[in-house]
Formats: sequence, C-alpha cells, structure tokens
Amino acid sequence: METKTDMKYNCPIQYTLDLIGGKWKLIIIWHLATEGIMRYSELRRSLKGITHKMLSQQLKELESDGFIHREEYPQVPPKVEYSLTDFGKSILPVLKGMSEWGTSNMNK
Amino acid sequence: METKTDMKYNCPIQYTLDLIGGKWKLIIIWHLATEGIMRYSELRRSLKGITHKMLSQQLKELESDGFIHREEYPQVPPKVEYSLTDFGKSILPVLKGMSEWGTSNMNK
DNA sequence: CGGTATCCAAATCGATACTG
DNA sequence: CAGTATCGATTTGGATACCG
Repeated sequence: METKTDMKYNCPIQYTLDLIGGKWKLIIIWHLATEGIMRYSELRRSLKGITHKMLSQQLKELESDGFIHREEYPQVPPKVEYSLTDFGKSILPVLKGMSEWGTSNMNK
Repeated sequence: METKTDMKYNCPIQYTLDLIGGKWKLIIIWHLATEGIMRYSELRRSLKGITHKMLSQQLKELESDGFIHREEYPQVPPKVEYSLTDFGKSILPVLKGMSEWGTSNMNK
C-alpha cells in the first residue's frame, strides 16, 4: 500500500485533509496530546463509540504516516503504548485552532 | 433535515469536523476566501474534478450551516454568486494553519 | 446557467467472532 | 490485552440525463 507521503499534491489543504481527515484521526491525536502516552485499551475507553476495527486501522495509518509511535512490550498479557511523535505534535496548533473555534461556536 | 447547529456536542473537534469535514467544504471555503465572490460555474472550474452533484450539495450545506451566502439574480440566463459570510470567515485562521502546515510538509 | 433526479459504484463504518 | 478477519449496512461519490 502506498503511503500518503508518497503522493504528490498541489493543494496543501487537500494534503492535510488526506492525512488527518476522517472521523477519528484528529480525535486520537487530540487525546494523545492531552493525556500523553496511552495504552490501546485506554484509547478505546476514551474514544467512546469507536470499534476495535476503526481504532486499530486508524492507529496503523497514523503510525505509518509518522504521527504516532507504537511501543510494544513483549510480555504476557501484551502491553502496547501509543504516543505522539514530533511530527504528530507539529499539527497540534491547527488542532488547537479547531478546538477553540468549535468551543466558541457549538451549542448555540 | 436537521442542521448540524441543532445538535449537541461535547467535543469541539468533533463539532468542527462535522461542519467542515468531508472532501470539499474546506476547499470551497478556501477558494471563496482567496477569490472573493464567485459564480457557480467559476467554482466548478476552480475545483477541478468536482461534479455538479457534489458542488450543489456542499454549497447547500455550507449555506444552511451559515458559512456562505447565496445571491441569486433573477435574470435569463440565471446568475448566482456565492461569498463567505462573517461566520464563514471566522474559520479562516484554522484553514490558514492547515495550509501552512500542509505546505511545509507535503512533497518531501 | 445553475441547478435536480436517478441510478449505480466505491469507500467507510460497525457488529461480531476469533487469535496469540 | 491487543489485536485481525469477515461480513454486511450505511454513507459517500460519480455519470448521466433532464429541467426552468
């Protein structure tokens, strides 16, 4: 499968949307930003309503696009921790903007 | 149909994504921001690849969510102009952030 | 010119079951 | 615990034709 960073874009907005658009990715990044390192099960609890399939799929894509780091501890039962990379953190100002805009406009 | 501003959200990111997520909305807003007032056919030319269906659908939603203003001139052949409302303009800083982030990361 | 309507294809999403 | 596999429902997107 071709990663999105392989492709060529002319519009930076299209590019950005392609990387972090969709229903869950920004929410995942947002939770990792505010909570720090999180285990798979913690993420699942925080992101109420997300299914196994969606969570693991989105985590995989976020990892392969360089936004998050996956640390696996070889023990039984397994333990996996997810955290933002520096690249992942670089999108946070945009997210902050969205969050602030949303806060001042929703529920009214 | 229930407009999105009717619904209640707890997460501002979810709210924002719901309003301006999807494949075309931000691009439409972006074009209206840089070009100013645009006719339907101008938008169609600018947004290479968009179909009638998508364009009119997205414009309708953007209008009903308060982002754009639709001015119809009663003449033959018809003429319709679209422009950003103040509310629509209020999202521009977020878009600018996305554009800058995209510019500095794409194609490398 | 600026749209709708219809029909169909494709992508996305979700429930459930199963695994090391 | 942290996933994958499978299937089906739902949503989204596109081609084309038609309308005032």
